[in-house]
Amino acid sequence: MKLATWNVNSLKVRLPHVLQWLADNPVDVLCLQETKLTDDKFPVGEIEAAGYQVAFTGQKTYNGVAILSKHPMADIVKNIPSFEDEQQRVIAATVGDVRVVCAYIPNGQSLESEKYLYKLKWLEGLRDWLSREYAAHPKLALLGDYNIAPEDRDVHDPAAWQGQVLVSEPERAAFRRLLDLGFKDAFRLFEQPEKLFSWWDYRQLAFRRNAGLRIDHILLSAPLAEKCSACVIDKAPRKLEQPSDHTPVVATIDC
DNA sequence: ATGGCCTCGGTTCGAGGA
Repeated sequence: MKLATWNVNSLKVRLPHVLQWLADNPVDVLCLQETKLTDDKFPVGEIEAAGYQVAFTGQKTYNGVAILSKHPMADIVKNIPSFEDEQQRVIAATVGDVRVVCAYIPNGQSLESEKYLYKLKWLEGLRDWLSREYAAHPKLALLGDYNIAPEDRDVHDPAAWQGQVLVSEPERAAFRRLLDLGFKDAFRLFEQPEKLFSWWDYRQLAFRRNAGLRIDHILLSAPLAEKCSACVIDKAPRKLEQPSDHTPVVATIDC
């Protein structure tokens, strides 16, 4: 089973990339973030024609998440049940015996911003909910744009980024508290090339300079991590014309 | 040098992203 995540930064603009990527990479499940589409505008027909079922929840202009699956999805949940939030940032579904949670964690903007406090509160709400999900679903996967680079090796220039949003210690502590539930960072289960990232700024030729961050992650519960045989970042879509600023992450699980 | 680019909504600029 292959599980993938990709922040597409507007599904309206990126649908051709998504369909081409799925044709080239027929994963079982693809989690999308920043669809930026209200539900009435979601391209259900095109995605079903590509052989995928889809669950989604969106809003105008910002946020929006979706799960694309080759297999039937059950028990679809939108948003964090125990956390009041108008922003559409979470969708979950059960595929086979795997519980898949797709999340677009808030950016935070800056440490001085109210959005940063919202981010930290949001992460607490996510963890509280996931602690219950973990108990109910031993095979649990959390995929998405975390907007957190967990360690300095996930940052192209740790000195320049020190203390900034996306790398600050409270954010990293929140990430570790997710791991404390029993999750493993699928990417770090394996030897990986150095300086491999999942996001590069559109500005300053950042992609060409590989000035990126690893902020898109796949966390696997212990039973899934035991069966995980690979986790790769696919930089190919970032090289296309009019790309998303993020690129897909894919985990292979032998089940 | 504290910007740069991309997307959206709704107009030709501001907000937000990361």
